[in-house]
Amino acid sequence: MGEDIFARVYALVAQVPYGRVVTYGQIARAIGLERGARVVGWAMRRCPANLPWHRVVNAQGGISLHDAPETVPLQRALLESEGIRFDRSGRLDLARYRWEGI
DNA sequence: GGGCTGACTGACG
DNA sequence: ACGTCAGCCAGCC
Repeated sequence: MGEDIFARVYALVAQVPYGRVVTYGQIARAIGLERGARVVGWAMRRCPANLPWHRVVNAQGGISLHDAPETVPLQRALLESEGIRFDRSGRLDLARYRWEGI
């Protein structure tokens, strides 16, 4: 049952297109948890490797801290390889890259 | 059942 | 613009 939430999170993440991003809160709202952004973060800790996990960012357009330190630069590198640009403070422009398809 | 923990967020100072 | 704070809620003791 509780795994339904995880499954729904992963199903949404799987749909995010190349070169676009979504936020934790955005996913939470899409699965009916208006303020469940942290739960989405919890689910993303165990995100299956075959999903585009790097396309999930925080509400400020920044990359949130992960378990492994290397994961943050890796996520940024993956996004940059898809044409996404970061500003000096390490944030991307959500108005430009956010995917609204969920 | 009760308390703690986050890959969060919006509000404040 | 940056650091803090208090809510948030499923999962895990």
